[in-house]
Amino acid sequence: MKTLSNETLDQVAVFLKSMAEPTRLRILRALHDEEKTVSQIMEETGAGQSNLSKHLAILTGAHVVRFRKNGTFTHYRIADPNITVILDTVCRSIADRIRQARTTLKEIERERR
Amino acid sequence: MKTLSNETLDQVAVFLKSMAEPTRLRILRALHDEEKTVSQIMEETGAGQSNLSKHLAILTGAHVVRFRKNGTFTHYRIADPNITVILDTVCRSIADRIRQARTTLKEIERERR
DNA sequence: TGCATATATGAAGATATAGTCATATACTCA
DNA sequence: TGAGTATATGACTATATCTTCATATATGCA
Repeated sequence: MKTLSNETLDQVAVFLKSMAEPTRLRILRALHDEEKTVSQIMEETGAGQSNLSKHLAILTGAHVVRFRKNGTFTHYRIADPNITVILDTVCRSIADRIRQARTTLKEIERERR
Repeated sequence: MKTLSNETLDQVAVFLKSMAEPTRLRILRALHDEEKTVSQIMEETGAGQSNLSKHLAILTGAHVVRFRKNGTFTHYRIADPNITVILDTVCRSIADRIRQARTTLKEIERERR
């Protein structure tokens, strides 16, 4: 990262921003291992149809997901395995943090007794 | 990621959002391998003092950086190696993408001649 | 060809956020 | 103790963004 230009960091910001929203993260969770249609993603995320469409446009623009059309259906999928690796790395890190925070809290509570 | 709750994804969003801004990425680039004072970070990033202070507060709140005080100086550093791993992974991915896009463009231009 | 379904887009409103300016706070030192 | 320096914070403005509602577009099928 130290060698990256400001322009490249701007692209990194766009990329990260595309995933830095709870609704879009739910979309990516739904798409984690397989492609799905807009309707399926709606069901799994609970997002409204037009809201979902806008978020999918953002993720597509950032090359996080891509799509193919089949009749009236549009099938979305994670754009490439790199994205999945990044998502898994970040999510594991945060999940570990939360778990560790809970453990610490329990230990503090135990010490009080 | 598939097993994560909505609450955890909300935390992931906060974490990603904290880094999804060009100014904060410049801060993280400055801090990549070593701790630095606010003044040093100002010099390296070009950010205004109060703007920098606010961004450092966001990064601290998201546990991306942490600090120690030494007299009037506040020394900031990346909070833990996990953060560096994530940053490097994401930056490498985007840099590769940009490099690949440039290569493709050159090949297209060669074919036109 | 018209209806039904799936999806994309424009407009509007509410909320979030980045940067600047001014000021407050903390610390050091002569 | 006051001046100087480093840093944090409040207030304000402009811009970005999320969600909803209404509507447009694309496709398939009877």
